[in-house]
Amino acid sequence: MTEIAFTDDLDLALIADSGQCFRWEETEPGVWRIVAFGLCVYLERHDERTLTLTCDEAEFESIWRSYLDYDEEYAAIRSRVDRTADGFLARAMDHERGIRILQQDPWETLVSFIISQNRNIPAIRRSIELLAQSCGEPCVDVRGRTYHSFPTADAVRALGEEGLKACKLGYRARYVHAAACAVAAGEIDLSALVDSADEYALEALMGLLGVGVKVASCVCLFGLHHLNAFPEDVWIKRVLAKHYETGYPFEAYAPYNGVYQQYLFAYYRNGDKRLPT
DNA sequence: CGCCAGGGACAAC
DNA sequence: GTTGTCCATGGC
Repeated sequence: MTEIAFTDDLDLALIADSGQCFRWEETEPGVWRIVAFGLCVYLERHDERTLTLTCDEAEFESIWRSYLDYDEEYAAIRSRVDRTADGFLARAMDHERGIRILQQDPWETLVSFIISQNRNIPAIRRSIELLAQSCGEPCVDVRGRTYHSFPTADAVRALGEEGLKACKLGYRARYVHAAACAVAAGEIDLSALVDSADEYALEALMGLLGVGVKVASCVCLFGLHHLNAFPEDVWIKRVLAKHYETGYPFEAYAPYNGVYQQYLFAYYRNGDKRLPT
C-alpha cells in the first residue's frame, strides 16, 4: 500500500465515467480497480489530500504516477480560461472539476477507440473485457481476484478476425485485426508517436483502416498525451452547435484544447442524463 | 419495438 | 470537399 499526497484536481468517479478509459471498476464505494500496463491496482481517495494505491512506491513511480498525470496541474489549466468570455465552459469546469487526462498505453487506446465507433460506453467496456479474456494474460490481483491484461498486438493478430467477432466487435473486427497486423509488423510505431508533432501523429494514425479523424484524435489525447487534440464525437458536435454557434476559440485554448473538451463532454453528457428530455 | 451510440469506408455527386 | 448509405450489435 502506498499513500500519495494529492492536492490537485482528482475525482476518481468523474474519470471513470469520462469515456477515456474503459477498464475502471468501482468494487466498493469510493474504491476503484484499474487494469492497465499489465497490472492491476486499487485506488482510493481518502480525503482532499490523500490517495492510496495497492502497490509499492516503485510501481507508483514507474507506472501510476504518469498514468494519473500526477505532474500536471489541472487547477492551473482551468485557471487559464476567461470565465466571463466562456460561461458555458466555466460551468462545465466547475461541475466536472476532478477530471484528468490519463496517460494510457497507446496500443490499448488505439484498439479501444476503434472498438468505440458507433457504440455506447457500456457496450465498449463489454467488448474490451471479452477481448482481454480471449487473448490477454490471466493474472491475480492483490485481493486474489483474476484479471486479464490487455492483449499485445501479436496476440490480437493471432486471435484472428473470427475470434475478434466473438468479442462482439461486429464490422470493427476487421479494423482491429488490421491494426494488430500493422503494429505487429512494425508498419507503425505507436510509442514513437508520443514524441511526434501533433499533426504528424494524427495523420499516421489515420493511415490505419478504420481510424478516422475522431478515433485518431482520441488516441492522440488519451494514448499519446497530446493535450491539444480535440475529438469531436456526437456529443461534442451537439455542444458546439448549441453553445458555440459563432465559433469555438481553439486558438485561445491551445495547447489544452483536449482538456477543455473533456469538461464539455462530461458536462453535456451528464446533464443529459440528469435532466431527461 | 425503434432509436441511438466517444464513426468510418466507400460511392456519388 | 461534401453528402448519403451501409455497416453489427447492445443499451435503453
